[in-house]
Order: sequence, then C-alpha cells, then structure tokens
Amino acid sequence: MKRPRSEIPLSAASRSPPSLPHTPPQRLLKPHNCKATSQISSKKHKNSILKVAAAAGKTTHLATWAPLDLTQSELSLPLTFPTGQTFRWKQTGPLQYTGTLGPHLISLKHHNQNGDVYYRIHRTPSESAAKSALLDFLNIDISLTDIWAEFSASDSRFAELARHLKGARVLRQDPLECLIQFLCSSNNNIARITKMVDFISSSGEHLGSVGGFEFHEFPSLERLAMATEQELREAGFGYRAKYVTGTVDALQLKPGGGAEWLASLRKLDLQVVIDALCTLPGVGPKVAACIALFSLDQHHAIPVDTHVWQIATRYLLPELAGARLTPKLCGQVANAFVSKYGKYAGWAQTLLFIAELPAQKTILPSQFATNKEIKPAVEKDSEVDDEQIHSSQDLSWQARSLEDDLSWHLNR
DNA sequence: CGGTAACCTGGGAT
DNA sequence: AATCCCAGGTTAC
Repeated sequence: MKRPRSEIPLSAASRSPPSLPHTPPQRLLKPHNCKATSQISSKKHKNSILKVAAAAGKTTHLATWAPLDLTQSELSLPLTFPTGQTFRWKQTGPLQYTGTLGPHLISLKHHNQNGDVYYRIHRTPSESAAKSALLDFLNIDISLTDIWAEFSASDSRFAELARHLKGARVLRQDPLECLIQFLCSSNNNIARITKMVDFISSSGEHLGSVGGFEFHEFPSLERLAMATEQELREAGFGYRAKYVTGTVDALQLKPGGGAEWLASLRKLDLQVVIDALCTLPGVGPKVAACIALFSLDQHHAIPVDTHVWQIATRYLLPELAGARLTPKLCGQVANAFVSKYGKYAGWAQTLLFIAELPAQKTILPSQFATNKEIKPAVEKDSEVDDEQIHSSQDLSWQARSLEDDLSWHLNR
C-alpha cells in the first residue's frame, strides 16, 4: 500500500488540504521522458533548459530532464531507493523515483536505452542549490565502482552478486529526516513504515505532486514538536508514538539545536556516534547504525538485523549458526563485516542485504537461492545480462496494483 | 551484565 | 473464522 494518504493533519495550522489520490496532479507543462524517441516539439526542444515561473513567483520549474553524468553501474535507482534506506522517495514511473531534498522537489530516472541517470527539478528556490543538494544526497564523491572492486577482490561471492546487482548505492540523507524514518521502522513492516513516514511528512511544506503522489518538505524540528503522542497513536504509530515525541523533545533540548547536534555527529567516531544516538528514546543499536550509515558519513556502520544476521552466520561467522541474535553478537557481526570489507563495510553490507530481499532473489541466478525457500518457478541460467535484469525490474513494477498502474498512465 | 517478555498494528499463513 | 506469526527492534524486568 503505497498510495498517498489523505490523513488528519498533525496541526491544522500549516497544512495544505488532503490530496485526492485519484485526481491527476496539475502541471504547468506536460512531462516527457528522456528516451531518444520521445516526441518533443521542436520549439520547446530549442531551450533544453526551459524555465517557467511558478505560480508563487519565487520558485522555478526545470521543464526538462537533464543528464546527471552517472551510469547505472554507479547508481541503480531500483536498487537504491526502494530497498529500505529511505521511505520518502516514491516510484512515479517505470525506472523513475521522486522525492524531496530540503525545499527541492526532484525526480530521477534511468535513460530507457543506456540506463544513465537523468534528473528533473519540479520545484526549487534555487536550481544550483538543488543540483548540489542532489549530488550531495547521492554521495557522488564516492565511486561505487572503486570500492566494489576492493570488496570483490576479497570476496568472490560479493563479486558474483555485484555483477547482477550493479549500482546499489548508499545515500547521504538529512540526519533528522533519517532519524525519524528509522524510529518508525522498529519491529515494523515496509508498508506501515511508509504510511507513518508519510503522515509525519504531511506536516511539512507542500512542494507539489508527481505521479499522483503529494510531496512535502520534511518538517522542521519545531513543526515535528507540534505532534502529540496521542495524535501519533491515533495515526497508527503504536508504541512508536512516544519514541517520536520523546526523541523530538530530547533533540530540542540540545544546546545549539537538535539539527545542529545531529549534524555535528558526522565528524565523530562511529562508536561515539552510536552511543550518542542510543541516548534518544526508541533508538537502539540497529536504528543507530542505520542513521549513522545512511546520514552521518559512517561508512563502516553495520545495521545488524535478522537479514544481516543470516548473511553473517552463513558466510562470515559459521560458528555462530543457530545462535540467537543478541546485542553482544550484533557487535561481533559488525566487527566481522568491518574486518572483511574495511572502511566502507556498510556499503558492502548494503549490497549483501539487498541480495537477500525476495524481490532481488527472483532476478538472481538460482545459485544464490538460499536453502530455505527455493521457488523453482524462476529458473534462470547463470548468464543473466543487464537486459534481463531490466526486464525483471520492470516486471516488479508491473506487479504493483492495477490502481497504481492506471494512475500512472493517467497522469502522463 | 545477559537473557526474555511486552509493546502497537495489520497482513498473510495456518 | 480464530489464531498465530512476522515485520530491517527497543525497552523494561
């Protein structure tokens, strides 16, 4: 269930009215995709970067897709956005994802032929700021090709998986946004986490609608503080309601401000960062590692969950097979990953984790199936090229609800 | 200090 | 149909 919700507002004061999921979004310009065959009127095509003043007057729309100078090997959108790092980006088309970075509303999409990544700014107060926010968010200075080559040199299984799952990148998210998202993630499932994150986000400034989804800037700490525990419980947060309010309160007490306090963790050592995060209510070792890895430049943080535990006992620490996942053993697992993969161990863990996801298993050669549930339905030989991977990923898109599919086509 | 039982909720399995 | 189980855990005994 990934449809945008029309929720009860956190606070009636600063909200746009709930969206109607079936109402096609208003657009100033018709969108077009970036494939070579797309028909574009020659007039519009002249100015490849056509700017149109928005209704507000302060913001601008970038009418076209522009290349990001990134190959699919450096960034695969389907392997990066819907795989548990963020619950804020929505699939708004085949091989297309949309989300917000601060006040910027941006879509990313793979070129239909060569797979290169293109971006489109739907709304921003400053296009140059949007572009740099995007590059920062994508951790653009880190070469996936380079670090994966090192992982592959020391781990043949990683090398094999990497051939089939190219472009699984670690994002560099806003720390507060990341923290609140993973507060919602504890002992929870993706669908409900997404619903909860959408609810929180809906109190942020409305930035526009793409593909039937409404997008909001992530709310500031001050705005988050307006939500009471009871409101969150009524919105379905369960016991995580007090995690959110408690953490928001704790952050507001930090000298200099909670956002600054979180940002300051980026320069510190991993263990210090983990310990600091774990002082916040609802943040334990797993959630802290997620925040550290996905937003605080702690590239060797290892979020140890049940999946990673399976990986570790199977390939890294076979002597622990059968043991239960306890906090102490979590530390051992993390250490084992760092020993094997080095200072970017978290990036290695990310790929190994993705390979465990059911959605990816179906596109991996059967040799990677675990002894657990081998569905002989999908029988692929070991020569799976990029083309087949793409078609499989498109299949997963088609497997979404008819409602989603119809909605997307309507909104084109 | 290490091991266990509650904790909210909802969808899928039994 | 009723119940159990699980979902990228954390907290309190």
